[in-house]
Formats: sequence, C-alpha cells, structure tokens
Amino acid sequence: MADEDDNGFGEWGGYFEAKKSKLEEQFAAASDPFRKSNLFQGISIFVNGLTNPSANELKQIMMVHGGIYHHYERPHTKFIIASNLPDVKVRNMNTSKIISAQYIVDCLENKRVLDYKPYLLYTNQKTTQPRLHFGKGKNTSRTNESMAVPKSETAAEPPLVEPVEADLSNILNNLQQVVATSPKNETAAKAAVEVSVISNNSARTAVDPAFLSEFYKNSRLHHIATLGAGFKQYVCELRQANGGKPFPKRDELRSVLSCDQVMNMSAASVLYIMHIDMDCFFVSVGLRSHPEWRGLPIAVTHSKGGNAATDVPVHPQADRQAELKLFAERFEHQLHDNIRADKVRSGFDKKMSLSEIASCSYEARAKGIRNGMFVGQALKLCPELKTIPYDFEGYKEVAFALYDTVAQYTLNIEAVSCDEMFVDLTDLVEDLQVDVMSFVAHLREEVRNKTGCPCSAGVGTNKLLARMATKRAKPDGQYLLGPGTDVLGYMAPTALETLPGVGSSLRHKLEQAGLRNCADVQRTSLQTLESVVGKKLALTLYENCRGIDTRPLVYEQKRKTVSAEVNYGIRFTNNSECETFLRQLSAEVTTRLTDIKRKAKSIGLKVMVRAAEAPIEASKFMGHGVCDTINKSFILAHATDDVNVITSHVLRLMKESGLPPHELRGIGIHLSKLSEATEVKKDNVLLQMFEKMSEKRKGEPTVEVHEEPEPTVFKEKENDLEFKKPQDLPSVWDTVGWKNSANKSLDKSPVNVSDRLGNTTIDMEVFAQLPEYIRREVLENMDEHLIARSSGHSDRTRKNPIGGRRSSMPCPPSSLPRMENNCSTFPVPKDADGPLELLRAVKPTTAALMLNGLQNHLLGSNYKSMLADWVSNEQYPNPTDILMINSKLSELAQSKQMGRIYDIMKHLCRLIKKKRDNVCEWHMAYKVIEESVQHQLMAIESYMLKLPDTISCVICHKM
DNA sequence: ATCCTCCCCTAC
DNA sequence: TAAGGTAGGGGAGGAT
Repeated sequence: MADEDDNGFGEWGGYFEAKKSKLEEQFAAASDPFRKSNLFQGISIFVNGLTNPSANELKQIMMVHGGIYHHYERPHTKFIIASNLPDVKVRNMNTSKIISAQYIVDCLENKRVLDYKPYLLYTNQKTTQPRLHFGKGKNTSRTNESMAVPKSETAAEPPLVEPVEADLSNILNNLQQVVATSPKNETAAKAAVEVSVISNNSARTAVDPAFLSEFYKNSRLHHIATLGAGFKQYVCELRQANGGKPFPKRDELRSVLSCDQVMNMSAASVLYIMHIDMDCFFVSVGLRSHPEWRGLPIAVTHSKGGNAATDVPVHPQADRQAELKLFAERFEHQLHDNIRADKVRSGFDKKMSLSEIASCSYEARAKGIRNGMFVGQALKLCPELKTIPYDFEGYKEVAFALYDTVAQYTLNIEAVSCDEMFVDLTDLVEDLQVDVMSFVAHLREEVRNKTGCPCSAGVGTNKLLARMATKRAKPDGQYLLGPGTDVLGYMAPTALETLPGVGSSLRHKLEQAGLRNCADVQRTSLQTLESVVGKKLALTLYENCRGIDTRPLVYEQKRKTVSAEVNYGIRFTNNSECETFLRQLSAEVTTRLTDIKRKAKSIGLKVMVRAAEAPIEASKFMGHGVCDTINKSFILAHATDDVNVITSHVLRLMKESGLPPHELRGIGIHLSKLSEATEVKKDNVLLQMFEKMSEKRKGEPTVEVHEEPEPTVFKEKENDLEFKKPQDLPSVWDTVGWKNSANKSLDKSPVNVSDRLGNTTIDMEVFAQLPEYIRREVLENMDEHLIARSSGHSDRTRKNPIGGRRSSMPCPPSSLPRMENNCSTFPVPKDADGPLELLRAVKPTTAALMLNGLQNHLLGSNYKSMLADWVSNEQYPNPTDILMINSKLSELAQSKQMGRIYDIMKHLCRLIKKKRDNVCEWHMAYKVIEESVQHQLMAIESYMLKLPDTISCVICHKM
C-alpha cells in the first residue's frame, strides 16, 4: 500500500480529532477572552513531533499571544518547531524554517520577537545531509559529526534505553561498520544502492519501491477521489454519532435573524434543497496565503510555470509530433470533447509543459483556460498566467471546515465531493421560520470566515434545480429556483451539456439528432429520445429538461467497488519488476478493502499497453502516451479480503495476459461484488461454510477440493480466461514453487491429516477465511509437511515454541523461496524457546538511524511516519530498536493509553505485512513486540488487548 | 423477460 | 519534466 497512513488519507478518525481541535482553536481565536498579547501576530508554527514545551503548550502559547498554530505543515507555515527529525525526513525538506521550541519560550521571556536564526536546527551548507545546529549552547559536546542526531530538546528527559542513550555514537559507529563490512552479500549491497538512489532523487518509475506512495502523494485525481469518498464516510459518521440530537447553532441563529428575514410558513409540501460548492476550490485554497494575487489569472499545477513551462526537456525516445498525430487519429471520433480537441489543436509540439491544470481562477477561465488543460497550452492563451502549487493538506482542512460548518445546522447532507454537497434545508427552514436565502447567506458567510474561501450555493425544489441554481450563482453568489419559478421557461435555453450526466459524448450524440438545448428536448417525445440514447437515459433527459428530478438525497452512501490504479510512471524492464509492483498495488487495494470492512468476490486487472504505433516514450514525462486498454477479471468462489489471495490472482491475470512488461504503461486493480466483512458475521458465516464442507465431505468421500488459488481451483467461472492446468502455469508459479510442493507434500500427507480431512486437500481461499482456531488446528496437523517441502526446513519437526495463542496463516506464496535464503541468515540461537528468548540472546550491537526519531516520537502524533520510516528503511529489524519500542509501549501501558497501543500495533502490523524482504525477521520482531506488550498489559491490567490484526507466518512459526 | 459482464461515460 | 484516480450509472449484447 502507499503510505496512506502517513499522508493520513486512510485515517478519518485522526482527522476527526484534528478537526475538533481545529474548531476549538478557531472558537478560541474568535471569542478571544484569553488573549494576552499580540506578540506572535503573523507568525504561524507547525510542531513536528515531541518538543519541550509540548505541542499542546506551544499551541496554547500561540493562541494566547496572537499567533497561529497549524495542525499540518503548509506552504505558508512560518516555522516548523521540532526537537529533531530523522534525517531521511529532513533530506528532502527545506530546513530553513525548522527551529527549536526554545525560540517561542525565549520570545515570550523577552516579550519581543527575536531573530530566529540562532534557533535553526539545521543549516544546509555544502553537504547534502542537513546538520544540526546547536544554537542554544546546550549539549554541544554531544554533537555527532556525521549524522543529524539532535539532542537539545530531549536532554531533559530521562533516557529510555540506558545503554543506547549512553553509548549512542559508539553504536552508530558500529552500525556504519556493520553496514560497510556487511556479510549480507549482494542483497544488502543492492538495497544500499537502492536506498541511496531513492534519497538522491524522488521515485521516478514504478520500479522504485517508494514510487507508489510518492505518486499518490502528488496525484490530484487520487486526492479528489479519496477526499470525496472520505467525506461521504464522514457524513455517515457524523450522522451515526449524532443520534437525532438537536442543533444548538440553530437557536443561536434564531435570535440573530431579524424580523424581515423571518417569513411565513410556506406550502408544507415544498422541499428546499441546497447545493453548495466552493468556487474553483484548489485556487481559492491556494490564494488564502497570497491574497495579493486575487484577481489574477491563476492555475494550480505541478509545473512551475513561466520559462520552466516553455522549455521542458524532452525524452530522446519521445516523438511529440508522431504521438500527437496518433492521438488525433485515435480520438478523431471524439473530438467533440473540448479539452481533448484543444489538446489536439494546440498540439504538444515544441518544448511546452504537458503538466495539467487542476483548477484555474475565473480570470484565467476568461482567457479560455480550462481545468485539465496543459500548462504549455494555457500559457499560449495567457502568457501572464500565474501557476501555484498544490496544497493537499489545505484542501482537506478547508473541506472539513466546510462540512463542519454545515453540520452544525443539519445532518441532512449528501456529500458529492470534498467541496460540494446537497443539503435538505426543508426542516431547518420550517423550524426556524426563516427565509431560506437569508439562511444560505448566513451560512456562506460563515464558511468564508472559517475557510477564507468563497463558495456558491443554489436552492431548488430538487437536486437538479439546486445544481442549476448554483451554476447561475457562481462565482461567489447564491440563487433560488423557488416553488414559484417558471421552471420550464428557466430550463429552456439551457445547453444540454449543462445537465448533470451529459458530457461531451452524450452532447455530441444529441447534437447529431438535432438536440442542443433543453427547449429542443422539451419538444421531443420520450420515444424519439429513446431511439437516440438508451431507455433510462432518455427518461432522465426527458424529465431533467423540464426541471424534474425525483432522486432523493442519499445521506449514507455505501461503497460498491474498490480499486487502485496507476497509469503514470509505469516503466518495467523485466517480469520481476512488474511482479514487485503488482504485489505493492495488490497490498494497496487490499488495504483499501479492509479499511472499509468489506470483502470482494470479483478481482479485475486493468492494463494499459503502449499502442503499436506509439513512440516508445510518451511526450508527457512518465506519461502513458497513446495506449490500448485491456481488462481481465475473475470471480472468486468466496469473497475475500486476504492479500495473498488477491495478489495471487492479480499475478496470474497478468501472466495470462502474456504482455511484455516493457510495453506496460498503466496498471489497475479493481475489486467488486463486495460484501460485509464484519467480525461477528465473518466467524459465523465461515464457520457455517466450514461445517458445510465437512458435511459434504462425509457424504462423498472423494470430493474434489483445491489447495491454492489458481485456475483449477475455481470451478464455477472461466470468464474470458483460458483454462490452464497447473503444470502449464506461467513462470510466477515456477519461481514460487508453492503449488507443486504443497501438492506433493499433501499427497504424502500422513494419517493425521487424513483423519481430519478425509481425502480432501484444502482450498486455500476457503482456508484463509476460516476462524482462527480451526486454521490452527488444521495447520498444526499438516504444516510441517507443507513447510518441509516448500521452505527446505524439512528437518525441523519441533512444535510451535511460541505457545498456542498464535494462529497460522500462510506467507505470501512468493515469499517462500525467499524465506529459504533469509530465514537462515537470521541469528537463531539453538535453544531459544521463542522470539523473546531469541532476542535476548542477540546482543544489541547496532543501532538504527531511526532510533532517535522513534524514541522521541512514538508517543507523539507522528508515530506512524516514524514506524513507517523504521520498517521501510531498515533492512532488518534492529534488536535495540525493538527493545526501545517495547520500552515505549510499556510506558504507554503504564499510563493506560490503550488506544495508542492499539493504534501503534495495528499500524506496525500493517507496515510489516507490506514488507517484502526479510519478512520472517520482521514477523518475529512484531511477535516479540506483541508478546511483550500483551505480557505487560496482563501484568498491569490483567487483560490482553484485542488487536485487530496479527502476523502469522508458517515459516517463522516453525522457528 | 431477466440477469450478467464488459465495456463506455461522467463527475469531481 | 510530472504525479493521466476512482466510483457509480447504464447501454449493448450474450447467457440463462
């Protein structure tokens, strides 16, 4: 998965909290009874990690003394307060505003704003590695020469892990030595090279392990989609949390509104539907920090604009002319699509930027610039166009403010996207006896005050009319299409593409039939319309042109599909690179699935392949160029949320496509036919399933069952896939060595397996979904043989040394051969009784670079990125780090912060499951941490924490 | 007739 | 340089 957790998009709970404090802060700032001075006026800070004073204290200080506290770092954040940051983080950061918290304290003490330069934590001269700057003269003796190991803020705290703290530089030296002289052969060397490549440069192609998260971090379309889905969920959460409570803000409003704004009861049956929408959202958010640019043609884009956008480097294998020609041919029949047509007309010749414009201001639109247009193209229309960068955190912040503002008055909200929603105001209007547009004006004003961004709103008697009214209202206005309106007359001149659902294609089709505006359609019979477009579309059109729209508002929307797709930066040179990426993407999409607590029955792979005539390299940097698209899908016998199952099918579908990896330009995984995966239900349903299997087995002693997800397993659907026998399976399975070895071992399976399962083998897909205790029971009786075959540890017959608690799930098939190599490199003392003992036997000789970061941040809000850094940057889990994490968790346990422990364990588990190398070492690390924390909790609280997930791997199980 | 699956289209 | 995603609706046409 991408680092969803790090950029926060997977965690709405976290935002809920952030949002709450945001509101509190705003409230405090607005009411202002505690303001003591304006000392920090115009100064905004963002606190990264654990500091002294703490983030909360700094927030208080800023609020009381007129400053601004940012919950997220944003481009206009003046200072970042930190005690230290891990150097991986700092490496690509502008360090010129990272200062010590002492600055705030000293300003306060001196009652004036001091020069911040002496408080800079890093100075960024010559070396690429930022260095610590000990401006305050504290602890300077501890400066470490080569690494950023800041200590100034944490010196006051008692050391958590004594030996480490005392001997840090020695350990670091050790580490360097170990790395330099590592006996870990080429893998380590290769990994080291990779790491340095990553840190030098941002991840460019999908071959780079950091690519996926980097891409998602920067993709506007991904953010738009994710935020939209997030707010749909947010509305659900708000409604469920509210439980029919009244809205205090309404009463506040009641007393404020003057008499002339109050009106008499309207006809009881009339609905007041409001549609509210931010005006050119991304631009407005961006302009909050640059009000002086208001009124100029502005575009939000990745391109830096200006000269940088008219002289971009062109890849030697790209041929803009040829690609343009092909593009034009391909979309000849689609040139009614204005954006696309403009791209053809404007051409992508010369050296113009092909970066797309996500959002542009009304002034830019006046020059003919449109969203989705290339920057180079836009500059031709308007050379003075100003481009501004994305501010994804800002969009989220503003979107929350918008939703929260509306939610104070009503929860009859249908989320459309992060900046747009429908709201049923009927009961509010009746309750307050207020003129609906007065309320809308009040609401818009409040939104503007809270967000600093303008919005427009329309009100109508249905969703369609509300939308139409918003169109009229924009920009920065409001409009009512009330009960008395001549709707037919109002709609008549409306161009058809203005209607929701009518895009360029449909518009073109209708135009061919002589229909251009609503008046044309109003004159057309339903029958005629049906002959032009489909039945359902005809009816919608027929009604919409008359202003009729019977769709109700949907407050609690349920997801029906989950997908993850990347059509950018896909450049593979061989199968293994492709496979690695598919694994990452499978993990990503599976996480999205489990995040919404669903299982999927259908798995689809979408592939974009370079069109035969297209140039090898696309005109757009890392773009997909002109492509053919191929879809393949497969229906599972049972819904799954198991990453192994999904990955296996994805890999198989790709193999079966037979496409050469170097021609791929885009990859997507789509999961559909979703069902609930609630814990309670899951157990019952699967238990039943298992029982059914058992019954069936008794009935017919030679039932055909299967042991591994591959074509033979799933009998019911072949789809468009060729049926293949296992022996003919493509090479993934050859390299995996799973299927055959499992098969053989089962053939030779001893009596005890037969006793339990008769003649059946096991359908892994079903197996993966069984209740844990059944899986355990099954595995305890058979996995020795399975493992013996597949991993080479055939001589190991010892029972699971860790205790009965663990469950047993197979490792991802592909990890098996790797285990063979790697497990043996992990230092396993002969007589160790379990990971904990094992660990004790391993003397901590090295300390990871991340140590300090972890130590300082595990308690703070940044624990997620810290853990992510640790797991992704370290090749092997360092025992010292494990001890340190244990010690932190132990602290949390003692202070009874179970929620935090829960979060940390959940996150860590997820991270480790994503790990692709040395997996068993990481599995064991997790086990050690898990056992240790449960042990602690048992001692302190006499109970164990029920964690949402755990790691169970048949390989380490045997160690 | 009705359902299913594979697309295409649309929206943000 | 550049970050071309994601979900839902529905039509066409084949399977049942």
